[in-house]
Amino acid sequence: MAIPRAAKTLRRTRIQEEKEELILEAALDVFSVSGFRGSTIDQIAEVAGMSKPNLLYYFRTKEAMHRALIDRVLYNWLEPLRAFDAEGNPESEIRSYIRRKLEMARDFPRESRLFANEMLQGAPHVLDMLKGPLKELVDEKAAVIRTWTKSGKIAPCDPYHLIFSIWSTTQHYADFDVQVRAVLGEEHSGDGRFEDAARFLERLFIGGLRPD
Amino acid sequence: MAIPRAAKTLRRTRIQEEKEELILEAALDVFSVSGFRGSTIDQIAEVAGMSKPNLLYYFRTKEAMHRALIDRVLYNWLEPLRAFDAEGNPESEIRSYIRRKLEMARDFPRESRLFANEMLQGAPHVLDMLKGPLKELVDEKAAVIRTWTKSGKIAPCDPYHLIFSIWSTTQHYADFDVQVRAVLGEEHSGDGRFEDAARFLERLFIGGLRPD
DNA sequence: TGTAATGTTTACCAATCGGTCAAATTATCT
DNA sequence: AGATAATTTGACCGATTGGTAAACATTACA
Repeated sequence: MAIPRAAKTLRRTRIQEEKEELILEAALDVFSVSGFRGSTIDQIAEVAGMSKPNLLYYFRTKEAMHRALIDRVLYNWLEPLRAFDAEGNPESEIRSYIRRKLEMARDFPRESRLFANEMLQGAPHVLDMLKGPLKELVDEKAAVIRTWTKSGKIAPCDPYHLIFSIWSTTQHYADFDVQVRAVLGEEHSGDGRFEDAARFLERLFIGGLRPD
Repeated sequence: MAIPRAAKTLRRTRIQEEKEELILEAALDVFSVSGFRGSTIDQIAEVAGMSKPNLLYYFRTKEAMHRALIDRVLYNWLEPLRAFDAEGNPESEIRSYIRRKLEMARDFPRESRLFANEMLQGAPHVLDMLKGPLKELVDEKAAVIRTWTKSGKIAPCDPYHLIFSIWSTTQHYADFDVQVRAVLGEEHSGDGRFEDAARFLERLFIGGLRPD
């Protein structure tokens, strides 16, 4: 007889680790495309190559799967912003933040789309995190940027909208990938487009923030 | 007895005009939040204040409703890019394009989210339009921008990524509205944020594209 | 006003949804 | 090996899904 679910998390088996990993991987595939409401447990089960009741043995509900997935992905997602350093010089900090965010869009497009889907739906599962930890982190970095504008190291500008614009331009290449590919055509939509994007964005932001 | 659906579009009744309008309005509400898969006919029927079979009298399937909605919204959505004028001077053209796109994000956020949802899902319903008409329009405008860079009127840069970055930064305020509000907090998330965004983005792009 | 076309609703359908259960299978440990 | 715990599955449940059929109600027009 299976042990009660509450106890399951106390001591985790090898199989548990492996299967939960497998499930969350499949869940990321599905949720990132169709969003929470548009995804079905059967879809995820098929991608994971296991039966639906077996999925539900590891995660009791669709909600629980989604929550576990978001929890797992969130920390890494904010890492680039956390790395944003007050001590460094503005130009190289902004440049490397753009780089890192663009690399995330290239290497983790599903994670980006997972959040984008969540945002479009009004962030029903992460609203508290947005208003709490995220806001605090952004406030902190915005304060750093403000010292740069005050001291004339970069042009005077609203630090929040600066952060938003870096988020949006970089994540665009993950979230709107299909549009980018369609517009650029087969020949320019390969991996080289990330280098082109990096070149453009660095020039845009560095040039746009140069003090007069 | 109802006339065959194919003939329905030949002569349209007053009631047909009104109800189809009502339905598409409700469909925009629902599809823009939950995407195609995540939305149900019942939801749309409830928002529209009519019964499900009545909806299906005007649009035979969920697909047909979605297609009609996208067709209706698409033309207006591309209007700002179409207005992008080769004869004008670069700075004011770019400035007013940003303004217009930002106004669209403010005044038609549901339309923006409708497309964003479509993109996240791999554009299953508009892929041909992206590869055809959209690509042609963007190619045309990119050629205009390239004449500006060649003649030194703006800094040398990839015109496609310039367009992408204007799209992404402006649409961000519609698609990620909930995140923007959460991070800015109650006090700064009012209508004034669009003015702040406009100021920031104009400075960013005009400054970033100024020839050395 | 009569009547034919148009519009609306109730009742319903098969398929799919999220989720349960008990039985069967497999892994673990002594 | 045998016992026990952990894992997996097929059968199933009630609710919801997209969609239909036909009766009913309303509108437009001669």
